[in-house]
Amino acid sequence: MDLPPVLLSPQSQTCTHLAETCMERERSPPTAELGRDSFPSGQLPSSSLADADWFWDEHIQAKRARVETIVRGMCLSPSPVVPGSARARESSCCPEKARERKRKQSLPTHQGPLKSGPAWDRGPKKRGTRVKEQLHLLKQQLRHLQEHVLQATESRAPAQGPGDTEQRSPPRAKQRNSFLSSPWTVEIKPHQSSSKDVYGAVKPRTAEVQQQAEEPMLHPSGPRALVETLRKELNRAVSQAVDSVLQQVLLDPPDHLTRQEQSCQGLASEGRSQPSPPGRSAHREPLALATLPRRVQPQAGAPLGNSSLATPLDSPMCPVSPRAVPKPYQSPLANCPLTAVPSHMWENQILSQLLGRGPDGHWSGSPPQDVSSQSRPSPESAQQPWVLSQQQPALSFTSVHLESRPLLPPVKMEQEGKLVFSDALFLDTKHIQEGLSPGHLKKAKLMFFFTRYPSSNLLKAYFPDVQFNRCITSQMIKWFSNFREFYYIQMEKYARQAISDGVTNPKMLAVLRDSEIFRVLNTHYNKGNDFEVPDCFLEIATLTLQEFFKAVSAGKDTDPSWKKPIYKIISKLDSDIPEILKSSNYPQELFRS
DNA sequence: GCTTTACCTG
DNA sequence: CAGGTAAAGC
Repeated sequence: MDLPPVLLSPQSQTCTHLAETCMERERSPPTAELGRDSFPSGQLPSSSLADADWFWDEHIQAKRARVETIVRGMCLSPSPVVPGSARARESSCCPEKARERKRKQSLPTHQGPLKSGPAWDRGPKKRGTRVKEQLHLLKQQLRHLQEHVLQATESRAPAQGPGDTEQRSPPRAKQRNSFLSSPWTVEIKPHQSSSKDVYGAVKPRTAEVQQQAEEPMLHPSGPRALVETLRKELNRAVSQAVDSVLQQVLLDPPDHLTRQEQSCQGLASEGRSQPSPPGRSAHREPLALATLPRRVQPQAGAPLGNSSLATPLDSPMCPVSPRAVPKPYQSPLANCPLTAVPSHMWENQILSQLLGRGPDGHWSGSPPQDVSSQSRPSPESAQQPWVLSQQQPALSFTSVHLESRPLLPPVKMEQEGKLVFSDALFLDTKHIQEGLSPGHLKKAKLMFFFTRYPSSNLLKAYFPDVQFNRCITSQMIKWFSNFREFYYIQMEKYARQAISDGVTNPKMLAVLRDSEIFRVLNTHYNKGNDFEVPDCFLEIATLTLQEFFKAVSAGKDTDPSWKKPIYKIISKLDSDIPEILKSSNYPQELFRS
């Protein structure tokens, strides 16, 4: 029930397959493999050299050898890898010629519109991935409710007869606190669940639920019956709420997410927040994002109708940066000029949510041990112990939109002092650095989860403590270029691996948190696991992987610039970066923790 | 011409 | 990851 069977989870196939592939490739002479990929001479760049073909093949070999070297490094590591032996051998003999035939691919430079491209008020995204855990939490809440009801009823039973329904209120209200402003908490209330179910229209179970809700009334026979009634009612209510959550999350993620993000994202929008053209919406995103595998599967008993599954998903992605695609949803606060809000104030707001509201549901609400124990059964978190601490707060619906935010240092978490943190922000922003520190590099890597093609303006905005000059800007842009290089190499590698593994449908490919490719990417960009990789990055990576898969499958990799269309696609999918990353003291915070 | 990018190399 | 180069876009 955890992973859709259709999803390729490379880890399950991992190195055994990889090794096979590698072995085969090692055994087979490169030239044999080049048979398929080698360029028709007609496509070769014109050259007066008689040995042009030879040079070309050498070049292709060199490139292939490089990829293969990396592949081998993956599957054979940590054993010593033949470090580009072929490449070094081949390219050393004719570097000039080889290079001459390369630079055919140039990525779309998104300047101009991209430069102005404010891409803020979209924020971290939480989507269906943790619905399971939310479900667990709901059930847990239900259990508490039931316990409260049971206790209250039994204690009052001798004195009070059936029908004392008011006793439900206190425990329920108490429990609801942990959900805080969750829009779904309303539906926890049994009496509203059937009449106020805003999502009822799409829920096939509504009628059935209403019918069942009347049953208990026919058997009023004592406290036990009342308890049973309450229990059933609560069960149904929670089920309904869960249904609604699932429906909403799976069918219309951006909408409800946006609603949730409005509380803080709009505040932090600086100059980049430009109102998006109202006409555009996520639905118009030209990419076939709906083909992304659904990573959240309904539970066995969850009444998520097949009809909804068949319905094409709305874009499940993070809102794409407006610099490329206008945001589908406009936060009402997005137009608030940031200048009117001191930075420490909105930082404080965010932190208030991080330190107070989100975790509160966990720390001061229901017993912590219960919550944490609820999160453990999730195979996802079980496979990623480091994520656990971040997922606990995320169990609350309220903190859903904080999912992509970095884990705050435990020190700060324990303090619960929002002012302390914001004061620290103020102090650290005064330290303008001339050069780039390892912390900046680390931060840049984390930013890569959200933006693959940051403009220099964006970088300047997110590194307020850096004194930018031409050199620094170039260096930072170079970083991202290197990040992309690694990223695309991995994508190509795993796409080819999937092909060699016999995968035929690109939809079978997905980058999941338990995937080997995820591990590789996470290791590269998030070595210390200081950050929870945002879902939107996984979706981008999945899409990239699929695009590479499709291109290679179609044999487009014989085209010298076959990657260019992929780059173009990916370049349009930059997300907004959580404001917390803009904090100049973010890297320092990471290191302190 | 300057900037940004992909690609290669070490 | 940085240096270098060629190419492409503004």
